[in-house]
Amino acid sequence: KRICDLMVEILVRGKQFDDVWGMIEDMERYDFAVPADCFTVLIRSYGRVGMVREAIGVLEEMVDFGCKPTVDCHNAVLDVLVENNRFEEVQGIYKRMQLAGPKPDSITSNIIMYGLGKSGNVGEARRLLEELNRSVCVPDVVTYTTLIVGLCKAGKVFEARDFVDDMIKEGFEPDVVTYSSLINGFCKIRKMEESLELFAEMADRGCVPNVFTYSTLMNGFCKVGRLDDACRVLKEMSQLRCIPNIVTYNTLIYGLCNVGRLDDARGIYEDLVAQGYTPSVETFNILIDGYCKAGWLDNSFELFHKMWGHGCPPDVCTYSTMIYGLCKAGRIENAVELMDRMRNKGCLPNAVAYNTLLDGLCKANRLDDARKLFDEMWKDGCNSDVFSFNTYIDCLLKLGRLDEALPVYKDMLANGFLPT
RNA sequence: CCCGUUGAACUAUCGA
Repeated sequence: KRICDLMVEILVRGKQFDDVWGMIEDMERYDFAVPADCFTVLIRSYGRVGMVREAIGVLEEMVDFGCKPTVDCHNAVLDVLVENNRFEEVQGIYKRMQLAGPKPDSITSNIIMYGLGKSGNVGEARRLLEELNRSVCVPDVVTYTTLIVGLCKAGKVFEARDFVDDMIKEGFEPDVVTYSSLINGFCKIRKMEESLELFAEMADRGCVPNVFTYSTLMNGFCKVGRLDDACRVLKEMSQLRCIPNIVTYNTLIYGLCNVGRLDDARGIYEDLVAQGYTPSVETFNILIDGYCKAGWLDNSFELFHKMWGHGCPPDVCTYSTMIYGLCKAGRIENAVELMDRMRNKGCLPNAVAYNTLLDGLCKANRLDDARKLFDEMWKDGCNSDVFSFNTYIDCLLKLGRLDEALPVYKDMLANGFLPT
């Protein structure tokens, strides 16, 4: 037990994987049984720093130390794989567990369920639930909630809602996470009345909303421009002694930006800083985006430069936002420069960043540059999505290059993207 | 206090 605590300490604070392996070797040398928990911790730590191969490798290596890989270790590996979207490998390990052990437990099932939802495979997710109901490995509230989240992400929110009734029938009480997830699902499709109904229903069932629930509702109202309702939610939560956190405030800042009240939004930010509150990178991104959309580029840059001082260096969203603002203002050259600068800072552009610049180039009729960028997007693999094709094809058509657009369209279909 | 094998909230891109 104590050994494990020590390892956690070393891994969480210093990420000194070699030291931990050294400890394990020492223990082996002195004939100490290494607790399997230690390896679980090790797997999770590898996962946290993105060392997926090493995380998987622990399963094999622990055998060399006379440790049987437990179901917990397997679960940890599965979770790391799901977090990294390595779904094929997840299925592989899961199948192997079913056949050769260790026997999957309910946590295994929940991780598999999470993976199915994350990959948009909701049909399989539903099937998994049925399968679990028929087996010894019963689902629990987490299984249901995870399925509900998956369905919501796939846009099947009403179907997700029905599962709440199902789970109650099966004797599982939905908890605050279940309700918050479903409320979020309805908020995302702008069905605020349904969200509020659920909010009332959870209260009826004695389920107490938390800061997630309230922030979710606020965000829903902000998205549809109902800032006053969002503020009412904020007031209610405060009266009920539910303390707003940075996400709550970010949501409020977003809501103010969304109705054009940029100065009030900035005021909230200034208040937070004045009170010693730490803004998050999202705080900056929201405000910078507000300024960009309003064409106040100077304000955007001013905040952009302040980010480092607040311990929030710009991330790929920040750069995309700034690129968008620069393109919108016709400063294409600066946008291209910023893309280079982000790379130099070690921030790799993702599909959105590329698309933003691509769209800027297209709208500026710079077909040659757009073509170059479009080809470049493919170099690193999955940096292209259906929006890239939309943008590029639209550009070609506007410039009368139907001949060039058609092969691109075929390419899009060949890559499994459906026209929107 | 943080950490702990599984679930929920905030930010960026095209088009309609």
